[in-house]
Amino acid sequence: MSWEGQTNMPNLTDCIEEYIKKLLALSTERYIEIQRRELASKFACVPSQINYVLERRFSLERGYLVESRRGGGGWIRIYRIHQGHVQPWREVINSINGRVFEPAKTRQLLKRMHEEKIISMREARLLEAVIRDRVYDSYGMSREQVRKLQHKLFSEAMEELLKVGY
Amino acid sequence: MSWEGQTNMPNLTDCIEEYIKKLLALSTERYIEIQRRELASKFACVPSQINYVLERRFSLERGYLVESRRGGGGWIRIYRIHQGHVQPWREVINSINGRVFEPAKTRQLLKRMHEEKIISMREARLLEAVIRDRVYDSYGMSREQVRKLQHKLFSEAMEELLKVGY
DNA sequence: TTATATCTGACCTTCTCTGACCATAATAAT
DNA sequence: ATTATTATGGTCAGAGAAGGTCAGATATAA
Repeated sequence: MSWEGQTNMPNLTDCIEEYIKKLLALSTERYIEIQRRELASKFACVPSQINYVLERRFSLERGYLVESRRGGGGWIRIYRIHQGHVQPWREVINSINGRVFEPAKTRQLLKRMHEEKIISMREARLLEAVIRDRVYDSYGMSREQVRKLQHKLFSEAMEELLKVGY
Repeated sequence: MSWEGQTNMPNLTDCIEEYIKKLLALSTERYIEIQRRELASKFACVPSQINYVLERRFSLERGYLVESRRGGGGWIRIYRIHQGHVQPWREVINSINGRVFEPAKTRQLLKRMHEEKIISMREARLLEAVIRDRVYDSYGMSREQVRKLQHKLFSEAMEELLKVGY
């Protein structure tokens, strides 16, 4: 499988990501196995670049699981998590609110969910509007109450999406 | 100078705007992709000039949507947005103004908007969740305040959809 | 003149990529 | 068996390569 000569290949990370995703698509297994050193040499980069790609593009949040073993004959396995595509997101959403709801972090989350095609751009913008601080002015709520209500509305609305699926 | 009286001397912003619009016209995609640095150097200006043009001439209000990514191999994507037959609905929604917000009637409206393909089913459900009475319990708001806030949230969220178009 | 629009430059944030150094497993040597 | 060597993969700090923001200077319009 060649990657050289492709046009519109902006950077190494994108190339490697695409390559791995092709492998996964072609594989009949639930996972693929690579060798870090080998892959790095295929793309003419330092081995740690592979770790970077795995961290950025094949994280749990993005629906992948990575296992590895060091030493002679070591390997890296990359699983695609098919089942329950949305369940991990439920967990991320729950974990994001420690004690108090944080709109800024939630906006980041929405961005990522859109990148991952879990929600559409319109849905992301809609949810952003729902957690916009300005909207909650002048209803006699304390800061704390606003955060709680934002969280409640966000959770209820998001659950609606996760429940239905695409 | 003689040319001053002839016609408005186009400024940098106009030139860049025109250039981008040509690219969009020639593109077969729904969007075009540029590099800020590269475009700036083509027009011999500072990169932030590009941001200025995008902000002024390619805003949502004008029917464009801009996405970007930083870092090595970064890019800026400019989408042309189609706002179809959305204005009448905006007016319907505004006409809710003045009176007391009525969740039941609004649910009807959502249903119709979905039938008319103005919004998706997921979006309708999302908005339904936002105006669900139960959600607003126990935040120390009066009935009247809840209605006002529901209305506010609904309008803001819906406007987000109408603004973007499909 | 005053208000608005344009343009620049300094500084910031995010994403990518490398290289030095660390940890672990298999294998060879003792 | 124990130890040394070799072959993997992991981590982290820092350089580099984009794009973003904002205050202020300059130009244009009212």
